[in-house]
Order: sequence, then structure tokens, then C-alpha cells
Amino acid sequence: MKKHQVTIIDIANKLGISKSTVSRALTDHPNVHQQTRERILELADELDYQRNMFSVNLIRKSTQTIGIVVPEFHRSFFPQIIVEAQKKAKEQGYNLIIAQSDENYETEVANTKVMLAQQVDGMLISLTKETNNFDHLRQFERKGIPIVFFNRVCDQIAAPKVIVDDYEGAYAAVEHLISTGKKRIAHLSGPETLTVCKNRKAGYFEALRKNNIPKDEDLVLHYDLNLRKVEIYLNHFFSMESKPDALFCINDPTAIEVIKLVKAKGLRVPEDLAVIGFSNDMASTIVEPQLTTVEQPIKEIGEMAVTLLLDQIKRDIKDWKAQTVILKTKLIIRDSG
Amino acid sequence: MKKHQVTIIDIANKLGISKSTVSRALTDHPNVHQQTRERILELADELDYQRNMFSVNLIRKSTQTIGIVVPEFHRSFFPQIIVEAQKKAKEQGYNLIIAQSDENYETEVANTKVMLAQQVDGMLISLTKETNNFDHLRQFERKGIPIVFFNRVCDQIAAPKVIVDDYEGAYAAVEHLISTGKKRIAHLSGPETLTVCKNRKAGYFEALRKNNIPKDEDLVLHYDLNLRKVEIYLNHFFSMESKPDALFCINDPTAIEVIKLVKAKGLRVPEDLAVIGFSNDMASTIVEPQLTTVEQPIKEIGEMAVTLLLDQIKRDIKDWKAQTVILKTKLIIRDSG
DNA sequence: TCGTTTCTTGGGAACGCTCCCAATTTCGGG
DNA sequence: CCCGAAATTGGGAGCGTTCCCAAGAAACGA
Repeated sequence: MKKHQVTIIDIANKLGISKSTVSRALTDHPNVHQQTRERILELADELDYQRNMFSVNLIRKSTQTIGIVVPEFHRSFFPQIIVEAQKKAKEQGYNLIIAQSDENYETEVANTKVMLAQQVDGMLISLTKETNNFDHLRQFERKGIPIVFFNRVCDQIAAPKVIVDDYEGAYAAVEHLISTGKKRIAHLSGPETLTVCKNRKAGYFEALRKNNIPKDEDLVLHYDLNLRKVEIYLNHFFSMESKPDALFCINDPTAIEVIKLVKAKGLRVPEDLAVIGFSNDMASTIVEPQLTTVEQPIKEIGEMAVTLLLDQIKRDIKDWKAQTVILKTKLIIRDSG
Repeated sequence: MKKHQVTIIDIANKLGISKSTVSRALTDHPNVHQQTRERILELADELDYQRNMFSVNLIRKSTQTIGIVVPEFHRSFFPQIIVEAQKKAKEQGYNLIIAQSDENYETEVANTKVMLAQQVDGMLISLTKETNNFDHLRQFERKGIPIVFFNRVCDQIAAPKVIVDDYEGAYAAVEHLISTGKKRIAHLSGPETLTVCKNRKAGYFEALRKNNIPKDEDLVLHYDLNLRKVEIYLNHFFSMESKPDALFCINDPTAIEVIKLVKAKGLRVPEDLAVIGFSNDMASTIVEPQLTTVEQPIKEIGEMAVTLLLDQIKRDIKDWKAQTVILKTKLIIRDSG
């Protein structure tokens, strides 16, 4: 059963002084006699006093809290980013409220409402694969609560974005595939609507172009990131008269699934099909052969997102230019391609 | 820049009525004329009114929020539990605040302070491997804020616990190993202080005893869950004059690491060393051979923990008996053992 | 010694909301 | 048409803080 909360008035009464003085002592305000301060601090400690943040926030209108909304928790990617973001935020005296949307648009909307209700000072968000209506984010604009996008961004809202050079990363991956002698390189991409997917595809095409490999739209397939469907697409590739000899996948789980399926067919990776993923998830060193993949700088993404957000929160400049930070990726060559 | 927040007074003034009426309309109180209510709701919508939860909570002294503190985010285990807990909590009208402690005692203490500061109505917690001082949890007792432990529990605090039948799970795993003809079954456990580890070890011993396999303490090693150290312990096992032919590991990441190392030595799993893990992490179907492991009922754990917590929050009974819910595990036999 | 500056303290408004109580309006039955 | 009950509304206290302002105490130079 919840007990009566100890308030500064309780302390003031017990000490026979005013709540103002208690408040001052508790907030390290200079204008308190040293002796008084000590008595107050001591009693507060003894009574297990805990400042009621609601009343504080009610006055301050700032919660020293930022929110982070991520689309899913299945890959290690987002949890890892959260860990980094949390560290950085704490460093600056901010708490982090976490929510995950289960790749579901409605849940994302609900999550942003929670953030609003919790009166976060700002929000980091990475969109679900379904999100293509942004009204729930416009609320933040209207209320003047800063947002920073990361990873899954959106162009329709003017807010800073932290992304990775997907184009370059894909380019490097495909170029590597070419350098190992692969001639027919396919690409299994995610939902066409996602910017990440668009950019990786563009990098893929560019690498082919630069190396004078004719573009073949048939070699590019899009899917909804539901791993169970990978088999369908892989079978399609294998059923082509001129089969691909390499496959650049939109992310690591997809690549890993592909490797499993290829091996189940009795074929070899990378000899029969070279496979490259994207992100360097933890699982990528577990598959056999170990996955060649494009590493994303997790730590930097998390930290940068928080930094940009706090920048916005702290400064009061109105005509603020939304910047996009593009972080470098790194090709990690292992055994799958 | 943060804009002025729209308040019920703004609405009241614009409509020439009192804030009381506005408040009533906005909280679905019956005593408001239908017409008035409509005007208010309409204007509120138009002005993008958002109820200030601080003032509400300040009055209510309840936040409709529960916290969850987990030791880490590296395995898929905790993120998955969070997803389930969040669903269940939302179902009951509660928000979930998430924090992860990085397997670090100080961070855990800080996290619980955050929960206190956010005035959560209750907290779910799974302890770090380092935690053996529980003062930060006693605060919750003193303040009458309910706690529910899950997975990594603690006996020193009287609070409901949701755990899995580790003993049974381990027993089944080892028994299976024996049934496949393994004679010298080793166990690589985690920190001796963790109850989970104790129980799994007990199940391991019991399975051996029941099958008349002499107990050999040398076959049991404890480590700090830092995967880089797995190699040391595995080498130790291999250096024994009478090498083990099977290894029951404390969790899946450990088992997977073992499999990798065994294969790197040119040995075969399960022929040279059968390996079994615990938890059925996502990665367990990625390793080769696929990992035999003891599945934990993630969904049930998350849901049960929330249920027990809300039970406590809602009821006002003082002399409440702390119950421990033990969920069943399930041995999933794959190829590693 | 006194006036003036500097410390230290207390009082009270304010934050945005809910909720109790009293005032006002509406309405139906006699 | 009047009266009491029911419906609707307004006023104001209070939730636990912070912060401004003023008052009182102490200190200090002349």
C-alpha cells in the first residue's frame, strides 16, 4: 500500500521553518545558512524524502526527459542504439523513455502519444516499415517539441536526421562482390517506400554501372522484411534461366536466412551464391560461413541522434535549419561473399 | 521553440465558461450539457489541446505507469520480454518505462532512482549479475511501491517473483544428453550467486544422480558471462585427462560460442562434444549445428510479471503474501546435442 | 552609535488540473 | 403557476514545488 509521500512541508514543519528555505536547501540554492542546510539535508535523508517531479515539471515545463521510438526489437540493432543513446543522454542529465512499435503504424502513433503525454522535451524516432502518414509527427512540430529521425527517416518532416551512408555502403558491398569475380549480382531489398532501401538500391546500381555490368531490373526484388517470405524470393532467383551468383541483401537477418536456405538446397556459400548483408548484427559471426556485411556505426548513430536533439532542445533559435548527418559505414569482409 | 501549452483555461476563456466545466467535458464527467460538451471537445481538438499529465498526476498520485529494469539488451531474451510486458500493460491502461542496466550494479541503482523519480506505480526488475546489495530496492518497500522480480530474482526482498523451472529444464537437458549416450557431461555455469545458475546446476546434478553417473565437481565451471572468456574454460575442459563428451551451458550465447570454438579446433558437434544451451534465443537456429536448448516461455513471463504487478498495485491488502510463479520450460531438441 | 549593505528567511502566487460545494438554471408535476 | 428536484455551471481549495519579493537579522564601515 502506497504510503504518504514526504513533502518539503513535512520537513519544514518538523524543523519549524518555512518550505521556501527547505526548497532552497534541497536545490542547492546559495541563500541558505550552512547550519540550516545541514539540518534540512539530514532530516530529508532520514525521512527518505523524494522530490515530487510532477510539481517540479509542472513549473519548469521541462522534464529533462527524451523519448526514443524504434520500429522493432528483433534485430540487435535498435537495442544497441538505445543503449548508446541512453548513455549519452544520461551524461547530459536527461532520462530516456523507450518505446517500440512492433513494425506497426498504429502502435507507433500510440507511442508518440505516450511521449507527448509524458511531456518529453524531445524525441528520437525511427519509423516502422508501414508508416507513410506523418500527422502524428506534425503534432510535435506544432507544439514545438523537437524530433530527430534516425535510420528510418522521413523527408516530409523538417527535422534533423541521422543516417548512414547507405549508398556508399551498398556500393562498397557490390563492388567487393564484383572484385571477387561475381558477374550476376542480385539484390533482395525491403519495402520500396523506405529511404534506406532506396539508397542501398541506388548504391547497388551505381556499383554495377561503374563496372560496366548491365542493369537488370529482374535481379532486384523487394519484400516486406517478413523472414518467412525470403524463401519465395530466393526460389524465384534460382528459377531464373540465368541464375545470379551473388546476392546483396537489405539486412543481416535476410542474409542469414538466405544462407540457411542455400545450404538447405545443398548449395555452397559463397561458391554457388555469395551473400552480403547490412548492419553487422551480432548474429553475423554466428552463421556459417560468417557473413560479409556492411557495418553501421551504432555508437555514433545513437550518440549523434541524442546530440542533435539536445542541441535543438537547448537552443531557442526559431529559424533552425534541419541538418542531415550521414555517418560512414564499413565493409566487413568475412566468408560469405 | 516550445510553444505556449494550451490549457483548459484557454479553452474556458475562449468559450466564456468556467474551467470546471471544461475539465468535466474533457474527462467524460456526466454533469455537462451535451451541447456544451460538444463545443468544448471541438475547440479542444482545434487547438490541439493536450492534457498536462503532471498536474493530473500531482493530484492523482498515480501515474498509470510501470517501470521495467533489465540487466542487458544483448540477448534477444529481455527485449522480447519487454515487448510482451508492454502489450499486457497497455491492455490494462498502463504505460511502460524501460531501462537497461548494462550488467552494472551502479547503473541498476541509477535506473531504480529514475523509476522512483518518474513515480512509477510499480516496477518489474531483473537484476544484474553483480547485484548483491539490495538497499535500492528496499526504498520501494518503504514507499509502498510494489515490485515484481523476474528471471534474475532475489530472495532477500519479499516480493512476487516470476521464474522458470530452471531445475526441471536443466534436468531435462542433461537427461537428454544421457539418453543419447553421453557419459561425461560437463556444465559451464554463470556467476554462482545467481539463483538461476544455482537451480540449473542442481537440475544438472540431479539428472546425473538419477542416472547413476558419479558426481564430478571438476566438470562444473563458473564464469562471469563475458563471452570472451569461454575459450579459457573450454580449453580447460579439453585439457582434462578424461575429457567431457557433452557440455550443458548456462545460456545460448555461451553454447553458441562453445560451438564456434569447438569447430575452430577441427572437432565436431555433437560427436566430439554435444552442446546444449538455455533460453532458445533467436540465434540458436542460426548456428550450425542448430542448437539444442531449453526454451523459456517468454510471452508468459512478460505477461505474468505484469499481471502480478498490477494485482499488487490495484489491491490495497497490507498483509500480502509474496508468491513465486514458476513457469514450465520445454526442451527443444535440434542438432547440437 | 547609526545607516547601509549583505545574509537569511518567510509569505504567497503560480504551474494546470480535479473535485467538492454552492449557486444557478431547467423542468415536470401538482 | 409555483415549488422542489434534477441538471448544469461556477468558484475555489489543493496537489508539491519553485521563485519572486519583502521583511528581518547580522555585519560592517564611518
